[in-house]
Amino acid sequence: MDNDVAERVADVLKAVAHPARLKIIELLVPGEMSVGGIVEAIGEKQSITSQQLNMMKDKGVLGRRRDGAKVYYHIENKNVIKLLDCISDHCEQNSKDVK
Amino acid sequence: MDNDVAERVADVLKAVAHPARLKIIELLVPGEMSVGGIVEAIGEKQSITSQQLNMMKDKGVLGRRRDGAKVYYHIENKNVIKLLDCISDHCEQNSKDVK
DNA sequence: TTAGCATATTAGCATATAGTAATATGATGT
DNA sequence: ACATCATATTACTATATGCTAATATGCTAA
Repeated sequence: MDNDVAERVADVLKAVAHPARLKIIELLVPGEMSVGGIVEAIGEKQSITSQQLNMMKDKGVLGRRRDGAKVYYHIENKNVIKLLDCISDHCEQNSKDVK
Repeated sequence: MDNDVAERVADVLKAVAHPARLKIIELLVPGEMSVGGIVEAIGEKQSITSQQLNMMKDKGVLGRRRDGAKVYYHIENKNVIKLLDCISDHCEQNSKDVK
């Protein structure tokens, strides 16, 4: 793995490596969702959720679409879905021996 | 995904989300390696490499074994290997359209 | 026990990230 | 044009992270 690749990969991983952001991604796997819907679903403040959505959009993880007053976010980088699958497997395997 | 799980997963991802640490993990996929070997292979300073190895050990990603004066690190959480596979696929797919 | 190699730890600084509260922008309906 | 809802942005604080340089520890061989 050369330097450039390592940095890009690390960037995507950093974009995802946060509890609330993981939940957001999980929410969006089935399809797009409005900011309001996301805020309600994960129970975080509007402001911080918006910041995180924007951050993930900047890093290419999410995309968005405006429809009237609402803005809908979706997963743009489909690889994070695969990543989430790996992680879910991990959790199932390890759900017993959590420290 | 409940809160506890999200936090543990985010923790593992954060442990991995760094260029040098990704390279270290890649190095260790075939098997264990001494600190000196790792330092030489990734071309980082001894001190920082040691810090990162310890950090990943603390988070359960790596394990270590002392043999005489040398210390050998290996991948303890095998799921990061799967994770790395996902990421590699990602890179192959996207190697053309990097911004 | 001393020298020297291998690794770990510490203190300190610079920068990044997470979060809060307040405010701004943008769209809709009246 | 105005009120209101939906979302974004900003300024700010607190904490975490990444790194450096220096020093400490652990092991081995003489």
